[in-house]
Amino acid sequence: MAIHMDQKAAVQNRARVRISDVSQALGLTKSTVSRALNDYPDISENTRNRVRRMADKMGYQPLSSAQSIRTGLSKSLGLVIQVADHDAQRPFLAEFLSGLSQGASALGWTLTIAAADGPKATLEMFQSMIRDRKVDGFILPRTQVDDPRIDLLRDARVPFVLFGRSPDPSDCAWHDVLGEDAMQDAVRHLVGLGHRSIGFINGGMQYTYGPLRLNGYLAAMEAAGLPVIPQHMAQDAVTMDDGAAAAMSILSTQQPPTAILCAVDMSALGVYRTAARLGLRIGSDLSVIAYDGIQDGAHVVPPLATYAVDYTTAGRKLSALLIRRIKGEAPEALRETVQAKFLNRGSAGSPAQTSTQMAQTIAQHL
Amino acid sequence: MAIHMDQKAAVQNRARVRISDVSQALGLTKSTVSRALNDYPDISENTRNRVRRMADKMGYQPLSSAQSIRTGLSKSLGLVIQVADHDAQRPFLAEFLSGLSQGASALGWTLTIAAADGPKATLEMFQSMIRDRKVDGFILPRTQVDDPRIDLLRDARVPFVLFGRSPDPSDCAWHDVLGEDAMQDAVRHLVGLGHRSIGFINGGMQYTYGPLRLNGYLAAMEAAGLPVIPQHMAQDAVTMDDGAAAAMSILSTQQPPTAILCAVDMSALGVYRTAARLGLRIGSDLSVIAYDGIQDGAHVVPPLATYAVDYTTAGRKLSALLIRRIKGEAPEALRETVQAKFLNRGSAGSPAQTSTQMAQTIAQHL
DNA sequence: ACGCTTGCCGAAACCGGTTTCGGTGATCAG
DNA sequence: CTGATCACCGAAACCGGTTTCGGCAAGCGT
Repeated sequence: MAIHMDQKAAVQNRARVRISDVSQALGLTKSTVSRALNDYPDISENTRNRVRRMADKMGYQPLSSAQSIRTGLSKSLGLVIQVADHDAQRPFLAEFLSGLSQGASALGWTLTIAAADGPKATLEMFQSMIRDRKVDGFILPRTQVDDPRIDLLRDARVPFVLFGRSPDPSDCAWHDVLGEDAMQDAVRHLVGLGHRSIGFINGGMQYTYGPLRLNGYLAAMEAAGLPVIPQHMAQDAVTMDDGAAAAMSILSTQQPPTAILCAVDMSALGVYRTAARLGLRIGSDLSVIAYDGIQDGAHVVPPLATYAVDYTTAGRKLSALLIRRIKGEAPEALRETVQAKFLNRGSAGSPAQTSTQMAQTIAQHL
Repeated sequence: MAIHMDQKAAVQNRARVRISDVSQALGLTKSTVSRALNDYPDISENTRNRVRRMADKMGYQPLSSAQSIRTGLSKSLGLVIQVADHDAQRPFLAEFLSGLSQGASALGWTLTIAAADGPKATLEMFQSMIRDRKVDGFILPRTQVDDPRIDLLRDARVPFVLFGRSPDPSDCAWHDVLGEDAMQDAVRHLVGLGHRSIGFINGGMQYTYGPLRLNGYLAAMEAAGLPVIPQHMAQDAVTMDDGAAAAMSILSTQQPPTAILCAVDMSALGVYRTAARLGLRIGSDLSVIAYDGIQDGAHVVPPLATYAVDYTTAGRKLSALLIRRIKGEAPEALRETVQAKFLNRGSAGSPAQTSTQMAQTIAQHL
């Protein structure tokens, strides 16, 4: 134990420079140094600069736990991931985390993550992290239309930022990708290729992206003068199995669509499976465009045309926004949206068969 | 700003109970309470129990940042993920994180994660996290044969725990899955199915699991009296593309093997692709067994037989081990290994063709 | 009966910062 | 020349814990 302490001390001495070291080196008191570094108005311009220079010359970095005890801020961002959601978020979790971490550490903050195995556990996790002052704010991925996390954080008055948008935007800052624009663009693209019948497999309707992407699809269909056929639509498909089932249902109608638009890449991969089973060649017999840009999409045959989201920069932006939010900026000033990037790949082509021909092919394989 | 502070205060008052609250309620001083809770020997059994009961009756939880400043411990575990490695670790990152988080928060600790975009950045990240006392120890995933992270942490005298084992075990605690046993078992299984020629696609040889799994394969081949054919082996295949290329090389030999054992699931998925291109049906013409147990393996056709690793419990164990290590237990006492679980699925069957017949089939498709 | 441990707890210093309060010297109006 | 104001900084309290030090009372041997 004694040895252990000595080792610790050795490491500390080698590395850390305290605020008192800086103040002594300048012949000032530590209170002056502290106020200088925190931009208090009663410190002269001159002194402030001297302190700044000396501080980073000596490599001074305030110990966040020491600051925390007085200020109540831990300089740490929180992320709670729901284990049950893994199927849907697994493909881009790594990029997202990486972006969040980059954005945080670039400004000297850290990222604290926790897992919870359901909505209730998630809320309890929020409570305890707030109570124990583990973090100063939260990133909320997968925003829901009616999101209990938002309610909780709102009346606990804890800063947060959404990856997604919210129907009730009060107190909400966010960074989001305009999925509805992508859906519109996809429909236009398919129409340009000659498709006149386009199905739509949506993702989870409890998430805010669900209704948005649906609206994008509907708007574009109307703008193109194409009829919206309920039998050609499905929703809540977020896994491969979901997508396969939805495709089966859509393609076994009397007049199957020549193209299917998917709100989520994973479900599109399910469409591939069903297409193979029904004897349809993706990209000619049946065109597919999806959304997300997961890695697997580049490896299937033919490669999946998709609207790619840059989850790394999304994470980076979210961290930056949250930090500004914590520092007191108004949420209204902290809302930004970006466009997904279309990756035009082999799964979207001109229709090779008429709908009637397709129906025959499909019937043979059932 | 004033409003902001008031809000903060309100939240704090509602929630937190300080050590002084506990001591007052008992008519003791806070120093006595502190020592009672930390098992100091100079506190009577009686008092200790009274304090304990009152503390958790009042829901007292010490503020870790306040403890940290005196003790130097932050009650936080660190994980640095390398962005470049994502391809290989993406499939189970979510489970792993979830396990780590569970193990940590079960004991009142938190998990701090950071991303780095290369080995050098990783080491720098370690340095800064140590210097700023962000964490008390690290979890090291993907242990390498010659791992610079171990060297750094070893002589910084910072506790760490490996997901994997190390050739130089001094100071090393670990939790690992016995991949070499899985490889042996797989070979035996294939032999039992009638295979006499079994190829092997290994993963990264710079990781400790690489040589281990290779040895497992070699040992089982020797035990079965089967010749080891260099042309039937490949290594450093961790992605689907790697696996596809390796399979192409192995299957285009004059006497291709009737089964291929893969050290990594992802590469096995690549084998599927190559098999399709060469006109081979997986599970009959060519059998495949792999290792990891990723989700995708259950969805391909036929489902991939694999040795599944439970990354969630691995994470949970690692957190628990690391905490014990931080508390001073000897590393030698903190080493545990478990077996992977065989999922016997359709990709492993009896050989339907002889090697010579296969070679003809393959030649036709080239 | 007297000192001497021993067990147990309170008082106070401490960790590394932040924040409040008060005091000094210079400046300026009268 | 004097008194008030202002810019600027030092002194000290504070945050919520931990750790050291010292003292008191009970128990012990002689």
